[in-house]
Amino acid sequence: MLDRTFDPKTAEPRLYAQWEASGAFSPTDDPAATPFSMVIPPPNVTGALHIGHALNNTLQDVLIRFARMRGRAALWVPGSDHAGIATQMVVERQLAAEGNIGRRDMGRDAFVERVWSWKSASGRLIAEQLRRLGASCDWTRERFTLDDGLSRAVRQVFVKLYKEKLIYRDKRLVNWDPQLQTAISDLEVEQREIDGALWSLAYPLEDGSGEIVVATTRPETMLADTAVAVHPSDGRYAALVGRCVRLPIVGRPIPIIADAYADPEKGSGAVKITPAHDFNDFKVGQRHRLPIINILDAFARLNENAPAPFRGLDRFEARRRVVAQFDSLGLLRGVEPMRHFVPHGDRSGAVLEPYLTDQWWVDAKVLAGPAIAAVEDGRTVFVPRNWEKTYFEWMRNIEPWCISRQLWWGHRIPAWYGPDGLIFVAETAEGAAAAALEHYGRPEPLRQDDDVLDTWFSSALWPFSTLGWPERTADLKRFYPTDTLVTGFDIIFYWVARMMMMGLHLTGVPPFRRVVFNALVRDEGGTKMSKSKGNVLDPLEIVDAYGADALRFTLTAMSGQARDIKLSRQRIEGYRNFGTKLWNAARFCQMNGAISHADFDPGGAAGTVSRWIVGELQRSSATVTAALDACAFDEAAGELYRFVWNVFCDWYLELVKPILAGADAGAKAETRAMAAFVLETVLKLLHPVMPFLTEELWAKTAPVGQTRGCLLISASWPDLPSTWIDAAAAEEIGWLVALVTEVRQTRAELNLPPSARPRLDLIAPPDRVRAFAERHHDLIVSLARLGELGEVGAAPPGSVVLVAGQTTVGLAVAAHLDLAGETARLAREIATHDADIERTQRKLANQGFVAKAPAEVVEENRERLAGAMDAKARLEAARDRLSLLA
RNA sequence: GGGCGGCUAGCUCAGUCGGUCAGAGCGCCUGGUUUACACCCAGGAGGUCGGGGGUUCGAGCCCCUCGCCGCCCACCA
Repeated sequence: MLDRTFDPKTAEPRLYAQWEASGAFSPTDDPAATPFSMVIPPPNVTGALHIGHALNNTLQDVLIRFARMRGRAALWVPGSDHAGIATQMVVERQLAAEGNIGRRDMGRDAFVERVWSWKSASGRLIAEQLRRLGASCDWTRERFTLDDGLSRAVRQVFVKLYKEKLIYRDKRLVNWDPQLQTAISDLEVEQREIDGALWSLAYPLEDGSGEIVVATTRPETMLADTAVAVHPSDGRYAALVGRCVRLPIVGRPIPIIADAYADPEKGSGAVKITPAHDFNDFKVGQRHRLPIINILDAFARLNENAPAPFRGLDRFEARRRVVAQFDSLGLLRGVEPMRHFVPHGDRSGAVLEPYLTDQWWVDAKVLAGPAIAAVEDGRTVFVPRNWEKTYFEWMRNIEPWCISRQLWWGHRIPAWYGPDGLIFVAETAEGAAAAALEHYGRPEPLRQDDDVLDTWFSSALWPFSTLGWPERTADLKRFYPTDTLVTGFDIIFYWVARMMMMGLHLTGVPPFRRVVFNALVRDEGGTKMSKSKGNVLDPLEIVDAYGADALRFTLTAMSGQARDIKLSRQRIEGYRNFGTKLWNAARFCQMNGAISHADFDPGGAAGTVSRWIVGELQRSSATVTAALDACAFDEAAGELYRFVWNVFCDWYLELVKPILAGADAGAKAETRAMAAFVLETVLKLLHPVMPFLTEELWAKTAPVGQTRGCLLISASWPDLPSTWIDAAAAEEIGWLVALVTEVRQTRAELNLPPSARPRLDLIAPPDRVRAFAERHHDLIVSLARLGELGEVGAAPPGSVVLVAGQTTVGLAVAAHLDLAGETARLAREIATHDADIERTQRKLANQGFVAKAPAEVVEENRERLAGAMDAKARLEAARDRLSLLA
């Protein structure tokens, strides 16, 4: 016999091992099976599983298990991302903590080796955690963005795009992170609002005839100013255009130029131009061929281009000194505190500097075209749809993508430089050497580019590189393009857009047919979970406390939320209880010999309760199937919860108790088989969401002395015919449920003690209802806790009258009847009907409604009115009789 | 500045095509040794659907507008 509860701690590892050993995680070889494939959003190797991963991977696992059970050749490719910056930071921090020498002292090769050894030691953590969650990915196909195959793919793509001039090298301003010592892309810039100040600085005219005032939040950059700009139509300064100011401190004369970039509304209307340290100024500088003076080094200290006293100073110290100098020169025209947004590196948190360097770029504009078209024409569909707008907006305004990073951990850029600086791009050093030999006519020493590629460059190839591209592997042919990508909307630009661009450019087809965006998980207060805030719910801790199924069901049930999920322990506990409920239902079935029979035909059942439940089951399974097909995970979970608890447990199992305890052997046998069938079907339907508990029950509820033919993970998905829905049985059981509920409500209102067994009489019932009552006599008596169930022509004195649907009954409660209370109860009931009658009557009296509303809606309201008036009349009759008693 | 969400019961949220849509779970209250389950059972209270206007026979639902809250993008000399 089953224990009282499921024990996830011991069962989960055992079941997972069984699945993995069975080979169920790999797609079937059956050539007739239609492929269904997904690639995991590769977690960072540095990462530990957080609740966002848990959500994302639960949804993927639901989909892959669903597909597998439907007979698809289901493949879910797992893997992880080398996460350049993040990983390098982790290892550097570790070196520092251990008191080791730093990365630069260590040298590149030793450092990279150190990262690899860290990766092999710690990089398996997240894969283990995914297993604990129950993720059924194909571990035999696990990939890493820096493994040999993927590295080859990266190099080949780089070379191809370079040859197509879609990758190029260019010197321009980038977002420079002075702490990490690398360029980063626009996307990695985070605007943070900080307290700063706006300083007004006076620049004297060269001839001493006056001054021009400019305002800035970064006074130190004035050391690199090469112009002052005013708007061409700004009358205040028209006379000054073309003349020069002498830059204070520096002493350099710089021109006053006219450019529309200057906004007459802002500040003084004149703006300082620093081409080397401001993106907008850079463009102005290009228009006017201004010199570009870079005064910062890679650490954002002032370099040799700054006046001697400033050299070597940190930028913020330089700022203070520049301001002080202006002040002492009498040229500081004002300072006002200002809260403003300043760009920070999202990883380091350092204030970024626009910095002039040579970097590698991808011409994203060209690649974006086909990627936009694929979503426009529906070859790739976003779920929910509204993310398409965000995608289009970004893609249509896309800027060149800076792909080089001054890091050591990552794919080294396959470009080599000759002695004269000429670039040779090739997949290998030998290839580059050969090209150089051809060019120079003799061997020349080549130096490989020191930089590595942005991590997202390799991630962009993930859907096909993991399947073996550029080789034309069997997997690639069978599983590419993939079916569904499940990911967070926070990486729609970083990742989804770039996979679309690369996938289309390199393979000609979009890498997935559907992209499902899952919500963001937050804590109960709605703030993003983060370690620094200490509000992290550790998924593994939850799994330990409640089991993986409880966490999975919770996340699935809450996944419909538009943008974020607020998670609470209470909620998880509730769904753990749901699992226990099902467990105990199975326990009940087992105790009552409800065991499945292969030759049982559920559609041919004779008993009313059987015919009813099998129809409910059909409807429910169709709802769940449709919901999962549409990725409406929350709907699927909600329907399963409702059916299992509110239909199967609350009513069906209660309804069959008398049959199972009764003497009718035929009915008993049929009911046992039906209960087992419903349970078994529920296990299948619930398996994608709660795989562990259902798998355990599947094994434990096998026919006595037998084992199941296969694991539940490999069982086939229920496909029940709609002909199983029996309208007559549904009506009959619906009547019974309404009647029992009505009696229970009345008992509670009258404060009838549970021990009271009143008599219930049908009052002049129609033949059909009489037949229902006769058929379910014992059930009604037990469920409503009655003494007797009979029939009378009119309500006897001392009874209260109830109306359940079309049926009026008298409940004999004389001994407990509180006349005043009962009168009040009836009055309330009547008032409810009155309100309904009035509303419906008003509607039907409205000419417009009758004329314009669809006929069926009008008819529906007529019936509603008739029903309400009928019920009211019967309740009034009861009230009148009651007043006679008084 | 541009865009996207959200505002429905004490809390967290569903609500599809405008017509039993005023719902669920949790919490709360009342009652319960019902032989599967107290991780349970039965019952209950609680909402002017953010405000205002409009369209419609009919509006949480569509349109306009205002107000908060959150996020994304761009930018602020």
